[in-house]
Amino acid sequence: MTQLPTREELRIWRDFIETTDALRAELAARLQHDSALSTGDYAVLLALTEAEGRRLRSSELAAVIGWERSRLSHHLGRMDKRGLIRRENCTNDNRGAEILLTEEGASAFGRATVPHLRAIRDLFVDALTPDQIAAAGDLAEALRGRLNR
Amino acid sequence: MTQLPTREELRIWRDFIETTDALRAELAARLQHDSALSTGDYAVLLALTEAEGRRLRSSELAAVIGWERSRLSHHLGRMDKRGLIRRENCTNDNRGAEILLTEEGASAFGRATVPHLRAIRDLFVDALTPDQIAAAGDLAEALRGRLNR
DNA sequence: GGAATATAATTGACATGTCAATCATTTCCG
DNA sequence: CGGAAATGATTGACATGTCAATTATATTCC
Repeated sequence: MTQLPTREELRIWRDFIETTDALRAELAARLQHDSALSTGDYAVLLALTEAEGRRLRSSELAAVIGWERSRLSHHLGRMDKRGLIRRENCTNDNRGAEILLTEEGASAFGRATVPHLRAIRDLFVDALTPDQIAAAGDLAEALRGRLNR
Repeated sequence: MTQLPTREELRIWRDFIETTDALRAELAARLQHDSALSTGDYAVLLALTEAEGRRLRSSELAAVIGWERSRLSHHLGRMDKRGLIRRENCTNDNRGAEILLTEEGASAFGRATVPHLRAIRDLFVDALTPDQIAAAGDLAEALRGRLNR
């Protein structure tokens, strides 16, 4: 039978989850401020930038960034309206859509990437000792292992 | 001048942030499944349960759980509609509102709490060694320090 | 061939989050 | 006192997220 967490374990849990949340929020705010992109926009643009021919089937894009398809569909609608991506019919499967990076999307991503990496360096890498960074990797692996159990 | 993160640092960063995100999502899903409550609902109900007289001024509630007031206001509207809390006018400051826990809210929280703590134990505490739990506390402190710089 | 099924993607309804604007009351101070 | 500023809270507009239903095409298999 499973025990409940102790007071101290609960304190660490709350500290941990709230801090990672605040970290994510601060990074998103900086990205928005520096580049007018959300972290979702960034993930989509990164995947397309790295894709063969700067284009991907919608479902492959969803798999690459780990999103549900309906979420992606809604998000692509918004990015399309802003001119960051475009949708084309897939030639060999008429059900499918191909998502391609526009010039505008590519240049927005280009402007975003260095400031974003700097922010990661500033808020994560430089905040930790090399041991702590290794510990973060360990933690992620252990937690991920439990989640995928 | 700030260097960019190395490939390895970036790999750990992505692992770390994605895993904590997945952890949060899984915990929210279990809470929803076990208790029909969101983590937001839970935070509000916890704060009210622990408050003197099971009631709090709206702004104090916001401070306790660390939310913006407009976010809280919207959320309380939804919780009010579901009968989990009630709003009353504050007697000594007519601008203010007092939020109070209903019987229904209290019992919903009562049903939620043990399963939720068990989920934290299962997904966090039991996934880690004691050393790793301590390391998680360290990490949170270091990252928090940088965020509050 | 053609009905049943699977797959790709979008859509609609709604929950949640942020930001800026608004409204009412209280407090400050000349 | 009484107008200006501060405070408490809500609201509206919109971005984002989930889930279930829908649409359209492709595949399977008798």
